[in-house]
Amino acid sequence: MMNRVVLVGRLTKDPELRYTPNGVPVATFTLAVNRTFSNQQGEREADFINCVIWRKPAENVANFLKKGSLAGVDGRIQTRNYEGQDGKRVYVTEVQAESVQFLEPKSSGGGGRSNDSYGTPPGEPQGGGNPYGGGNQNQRQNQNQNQNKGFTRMDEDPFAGNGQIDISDDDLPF
Amino acid sequence: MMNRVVLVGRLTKDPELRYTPNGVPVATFTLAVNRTFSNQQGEREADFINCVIWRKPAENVANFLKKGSLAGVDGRIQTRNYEGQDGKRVYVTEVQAESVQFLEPKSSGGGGRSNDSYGTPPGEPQGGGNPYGGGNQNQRQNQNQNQNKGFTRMDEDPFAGNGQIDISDDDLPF
Amino acid sequence: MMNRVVLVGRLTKDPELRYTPNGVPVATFTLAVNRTFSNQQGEREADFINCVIWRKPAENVANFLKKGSLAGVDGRIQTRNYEGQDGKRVYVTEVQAESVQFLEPKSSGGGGRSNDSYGTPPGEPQGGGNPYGGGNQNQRQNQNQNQNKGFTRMDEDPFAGNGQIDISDDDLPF
Amino acid sequence: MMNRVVLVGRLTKDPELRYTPNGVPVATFTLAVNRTFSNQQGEREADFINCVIWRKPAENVANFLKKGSLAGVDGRIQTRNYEGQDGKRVYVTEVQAESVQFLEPKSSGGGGRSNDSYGTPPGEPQGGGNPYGGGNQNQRQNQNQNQNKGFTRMDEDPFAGNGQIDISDDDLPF
DNA sequence: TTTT
DNA sequence: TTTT
Repeated sequence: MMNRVVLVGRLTKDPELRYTPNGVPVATFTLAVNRTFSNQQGEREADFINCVIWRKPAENVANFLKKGSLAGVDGRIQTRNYEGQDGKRVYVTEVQAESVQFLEPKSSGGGGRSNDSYGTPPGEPQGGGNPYGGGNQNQRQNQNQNQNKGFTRMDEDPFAGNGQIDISDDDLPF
Repeated sequence: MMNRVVLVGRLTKDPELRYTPNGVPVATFTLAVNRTFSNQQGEREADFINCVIWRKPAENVANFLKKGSLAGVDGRIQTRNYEGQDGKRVYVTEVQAESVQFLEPKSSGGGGRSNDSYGTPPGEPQGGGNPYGGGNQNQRQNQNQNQNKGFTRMDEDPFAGNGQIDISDDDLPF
Repeated sequence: MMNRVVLVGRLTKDPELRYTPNGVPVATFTLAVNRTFSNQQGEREADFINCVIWRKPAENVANFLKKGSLAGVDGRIQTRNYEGQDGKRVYVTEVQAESVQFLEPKSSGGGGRSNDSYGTPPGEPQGGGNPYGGGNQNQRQNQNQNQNKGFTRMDEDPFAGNGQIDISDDDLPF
Repeated sequence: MMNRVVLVGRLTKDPELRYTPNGVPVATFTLAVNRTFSNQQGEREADFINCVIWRKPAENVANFLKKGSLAGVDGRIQTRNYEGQDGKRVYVTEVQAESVQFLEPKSSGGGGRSNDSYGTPPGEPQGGGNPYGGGNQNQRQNQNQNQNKGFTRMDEDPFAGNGQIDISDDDLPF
């Protein structure tokens, strides 16, 4: 069993940083990867690939990447599913990043000098979890949590508007 | 822009072989890739990754792989979306295989001796397309098409039960 | 900066297991990966790729793989160089495996049930080092070390007959 | 059998462009890929990985990349060996690039607008060959060839100073 | 025999 | 200096 993904593309918007109730950082972002070929209409399309990264590197991603940034991702494909608002099962495929590489030339005026960001330790499972929770969780607690951490909680799922609302303990990558 | 995926896993069921109205073969299958780490309940989960392959290798896949077969995939992540039956946009992420490797020891009694299957020529776009069509196509024509080709048309989307029904000209990988 | 390699192939001979003076296990093996295309003479050649794995997974490799075994490797390319016996610099390119996957169907009579082998933890550098040492080290000490560990020390470099003899403290992957 | 490499790094010098006697372009370059971890001395080392690309993309590489350029490579590891000047067999491991991605921000004043470079078509073997020839070929013919093509022939192997001098018909990637 |  |  092998599962390896390498991507280079640009962020479609600023990364979202959240924290699990236990305070573990998790960042999500979508990478637009332009295809290397054109479709029948002669247009060069792109793939929009949802990515997740945990822990310290999640904070680095939030600090150093923004909409339009060129970034590389080394990780694994993970799938999960949850029950949508309409009771239908929703299937999600996303990339769990083990490392994120900042490929943007360091902004001349900026402070950033770290140049890449490593994810969950291998050996230790770097695995998955749902950074948005099952859609049915009590969000009160996290809301506080989030406020304590000084970042704004999202009410929209950054990925695909699928109505998921929160992250939970089960999202811990182990 | 880079986009590369390598997977090794087992087919969750027999591959589905279809043909576009123009007679281009396309096979779809789902690979179960066991994770290398356990979750908090100590269970080793799997990821279920939808894969698509076009042309001659699609027929090889249909001929040589079946439910449970161990296979390797080298390809790209592609995303697409379509309007679901309920009018909601459905987002799909799947792997466009450029090659599929048969890792099962050759069945002693079998005929197969080819050992791997190459996808769309690089250089030529190996690109995407929706092997199930946009969900709104007229399926009469393909049904005939399919009968001509001597294989049974599916009425269920093999991937995620998303109500898509058919493949169309637009699915051609170029 | 990104560096990712995924291989599936067969061991050209039994893996070599050694230990650093500090007792860290390191296994080396060569993977024969058949090419998917034929040369101008119509022959299908192979690439012979030297691989290194450290620590516990090194012992798993030594226990579960042998000449001819089908295995998958996920890792990084590393390069190093040393002074050959003739005073010329020798350049070496090899794959540092982070995980090795055993793809051989479990031998019916055998004992093996573990099915893959994980390398150095990411986050922690899984990095390089020379599993054979610089060619100039005192080998007395290691010989004892090795005897303590109950395996036979090699006097030949399994890779490229390059006259390197031993592994040293500097080989520790961190 | 699978063999996939993805690299992002910087060119250690300008790429070398040559032509086979049949006029097929081949470019070689070395990518410095900084490691993501530090060694025991606390230094962050790099791997220096030799890459080869054929045909039209070889010319793109020669036109758009230079020493220090950030580039991505998607390809395969290939190995070959030849008899060195001292009669000893020399083993070479290099990456046959199928595509090279130019990750440098487009130089404001420059002409380049193509943004990546695709190698030999898959399906067709994109395979190997020795971009420097076997070391024993008659170089007269190529010299003319090269002059016809309007580029300067190298007398030094850019990779490893291994005394190889020329490229031949056998290098054609099919 | 190395890149920023 | 190679595997099935």
